[in-house]
Amino acid sequence: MNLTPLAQSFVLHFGEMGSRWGINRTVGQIYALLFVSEKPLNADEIADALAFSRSNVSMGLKELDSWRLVRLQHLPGDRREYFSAPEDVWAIFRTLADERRKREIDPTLSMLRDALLVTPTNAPDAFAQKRMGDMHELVELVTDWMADVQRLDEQTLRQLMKLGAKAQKFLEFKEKLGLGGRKAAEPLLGSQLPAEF
Amino acid sequence: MNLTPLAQSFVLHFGEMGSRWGINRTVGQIYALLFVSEKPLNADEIADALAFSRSNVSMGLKELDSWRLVRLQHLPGDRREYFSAPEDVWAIFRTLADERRKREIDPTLSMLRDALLVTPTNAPDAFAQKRMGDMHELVELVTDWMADVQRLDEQTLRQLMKLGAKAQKFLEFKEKLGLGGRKAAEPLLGSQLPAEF
DNA sequence: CTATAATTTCAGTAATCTCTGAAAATTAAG
DNA sequence: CTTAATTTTCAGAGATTACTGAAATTATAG
Repeated sequence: MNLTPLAQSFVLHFGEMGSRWGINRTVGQIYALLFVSEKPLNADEIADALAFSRSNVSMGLKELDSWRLVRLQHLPGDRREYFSAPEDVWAIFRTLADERRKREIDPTLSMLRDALLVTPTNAPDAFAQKRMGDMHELVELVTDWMADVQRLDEQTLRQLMKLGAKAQKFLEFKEKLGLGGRKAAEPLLGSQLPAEF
Repeated sequence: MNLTPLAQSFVLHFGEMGSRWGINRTVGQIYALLFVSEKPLNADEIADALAFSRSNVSMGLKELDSWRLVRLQHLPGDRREYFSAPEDVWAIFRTLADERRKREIDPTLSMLRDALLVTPTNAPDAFAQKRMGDMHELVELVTDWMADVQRLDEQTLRQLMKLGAKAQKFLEFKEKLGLGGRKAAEPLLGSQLPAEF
């Protein structure tokens, strides 16, 4: 492997992490390499840097392309294809979340919805269906929320995240008072809004 | 496989999903089976239902235990161990997020921090380090935020998620006005707060 | 303590996934 | 159109991971 120690530790780490997720080691390493490269790389350069066969790199790039994680471009006077990772890490985050939703969450929700349409004919199935209903509700709620959050631009997303903890503490507080059931507390809450509002 | 069609489709789906993530098919199926079972199951019952060897089930349960996704209990007058999946799906979600953070995010942040301490000796490393810095910032921000969010109880979490879209639109609006730089707009915003506040 | 039930470990086999090199296909230059 | 450069495909070798059955370990009832 033809890399500086700094790049190498990064590349190797992502190779390992990749295999912990469904992604294979090769693909993780190729992506990591492109991520830390200032200039786009062609397949031979990648194969050389990571000591993979040319064909392996080709397959890895195809996989990364299907995840929309790499950009293909041509350099003037060179007919080879050059690849790079988009620079905006927030955009990358969004892309990843979108693809995972499409590949994993959506099929799961679809399976659960189908299961919920069936009329259970026995007690175990009735119970199982209730559980699937719980899971469906949770997954859908979290997914929709994430989709909302993701739609934001970097600036807004940063704000929301920094605000997160405050808004949460606020809701906790509100809930405690809410348990007493007295509407009179509401105006008080208004005055305790975080400065951001 | 000794299951109703309803349970079977659920179990098989989670087996497939499991292998897309790092989790193996067996483990995914065992978890799915426990999730839809009303009563706790012992290892033999699981092995029978899923047509796995007893030893495979033992290893799968050990893995699930290390993820804190199953509860072990004993039934009176029976010395076998019985396993169940916690019923609270929100708690499960929290457990999963915690474990993933511990196993995947924390080591990544640690690797990135180490890389950022090095003084780069050449231009490519300097660039690579900048990229790692970007990634570190993003991962840390998202992770901390998720940790905050996760700490909430179900009720509050639901509220926050439903509120999500509103708070976001609000921030977008604020940002647009904020670009003009006029402080006078602030009170106006206060009056437009969602009813939840 | 002994006997038996239950669980875990582990070495070996089976299955799956990864990776390569050769060949085919594609692309573009001449 | 022909040729050379580049990329992709794919069958099979190699490596890894999953799974089993037998043996070892642990736990508990008597």
